[in-house]
Amino acid sequence: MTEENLTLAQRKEKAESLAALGVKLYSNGFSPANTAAELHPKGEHLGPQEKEEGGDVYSVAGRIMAMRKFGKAAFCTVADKTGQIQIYIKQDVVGNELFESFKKWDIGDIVGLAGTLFKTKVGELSIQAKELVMISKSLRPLPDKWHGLSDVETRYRQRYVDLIVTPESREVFKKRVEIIRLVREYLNSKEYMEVETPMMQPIPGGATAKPFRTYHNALSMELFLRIAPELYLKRLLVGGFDRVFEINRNFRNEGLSTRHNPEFTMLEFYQAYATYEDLMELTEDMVSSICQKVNGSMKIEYQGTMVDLSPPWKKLTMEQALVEIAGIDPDILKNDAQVMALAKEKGIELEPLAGPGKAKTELFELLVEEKLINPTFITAYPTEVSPLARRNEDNQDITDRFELFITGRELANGFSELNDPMDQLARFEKQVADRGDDEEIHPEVDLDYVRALEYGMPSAAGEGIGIDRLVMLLANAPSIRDVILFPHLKPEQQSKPQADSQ
RNA sequence: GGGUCGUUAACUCAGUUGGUAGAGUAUCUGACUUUUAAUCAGAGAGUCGCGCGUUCGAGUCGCGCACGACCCA
Repeated sequence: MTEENLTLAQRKEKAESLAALGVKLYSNGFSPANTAAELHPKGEHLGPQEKEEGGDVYSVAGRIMAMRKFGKAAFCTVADKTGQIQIYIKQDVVGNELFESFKKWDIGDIVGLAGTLFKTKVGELSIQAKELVMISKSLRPLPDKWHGLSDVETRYRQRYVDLIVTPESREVFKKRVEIIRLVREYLNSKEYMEVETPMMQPIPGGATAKPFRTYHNALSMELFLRIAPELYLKRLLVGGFDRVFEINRNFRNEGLSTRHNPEFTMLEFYQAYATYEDLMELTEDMVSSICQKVNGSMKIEYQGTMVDLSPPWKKLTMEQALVEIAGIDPDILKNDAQVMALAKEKGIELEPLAGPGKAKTELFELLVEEKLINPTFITAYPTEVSPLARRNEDNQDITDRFELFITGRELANGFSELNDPMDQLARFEKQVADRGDDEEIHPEVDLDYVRALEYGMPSAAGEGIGIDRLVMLLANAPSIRDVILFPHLKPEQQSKPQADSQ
């Protein structure tokens, strides 16, 4: 990955000649006392061409983003993590020796400097540099200062460059950090404990998905990267930690898209002595309040569509949604055979063992999901598609479960947890019987989890929220790759076959 | 997995009917001590994603492949 080009070669030569002058190319020890952002207010009272009284010396460090050189003076724009500030460098202020060195500095170099504040003719606050230190010599040219980096492939592969030159990209990732911080803060304030459970699991459980496989040499055993932390978090409920959450990666060995990355960040949380209805209330409050904090409003725009996250959010059972939004005749939903026939008519291919619950869920995904723009909780999921959820007391065919949809996309999934060990074992066994030949999904009964339930798990409700999708929504990002710092891509083609490497 | 589109200088992009590869930014040289995409003069910079084919001749046409984007499954 060290392909040569002229600029790189020229920069290396320049670096060598600087080193020959005795300039340290990668010095350490420069510690800026100030940031760009904090200096701007200090210059507010200054008029054009006015210097700050007292001549206090400030120091900053950052990357040179632009340079306008004159014969014996220059202006540089220097960017640190807080923003940008202009530097003015004059030969008769910094001295001949330093100025000679400075002439070989480039856009992209990371530098430190100290000086006094003044405003230019047109009123831009600037630092009149008195000291200059090279902190890191840059050998590669930055992208076009005006157009920036627009090739998305390069933006994903070389995120470091993207972050240097694309302010919008920096903002998205800062927002991501803030959202995750606020989620933690919210759950901590509700006395949830943050825990970490295994990401390598002997039995991949808690969801139906294809896992990644790996192998532990010393233990001589196959392990799976987790597809969900659910079964471990519920073991903690058995242990008496009755409000737990985990924010961490799940891994699914499936296709990639604008909404799917093979590893993605999931919040899962479990609360004892609560029901799915309590969690709907919590979710509504948590997500809307976080949106208010990061966006200053609960009404936001997502890719050209207005979305209102103000509570209360709409709630519909799956059947209500099928009737009200898809316009399906309610009488059809009462008749299993007619439901199956309708699914077939709509072009849905069902597996041989699929029943009416699966058919209704498929119809919902096909006809309703994309129409749920403002936040909507869909409840009463069929038991058939909810192997870990508690059955409804009054109707054994449905569960006390919800999914949350915003902008036509699933954002959260929660339910009152099944804590009857006998029922759980039977459902696991049915799953394995139905899918036992599917090597990719690798269904296996987690007997230790059943054993844990046999000790008694409190009644509880649990939920998962896809953090990447939440960030996409709140940061108005069109693709999951825009909210993941280093999304997975196929390897770049080697530009040259490494011929003389032997 | 299928379809559509894209890949040309470090970056952003042109490239007409198949006939010597272009611009701006960046870089280099020179001038210039308050610029704001600084200006002026000059210069260098290319495996046109990769391969095969058609042709006297391919960035351009055809086929295959790679990578990416979007849509669909």
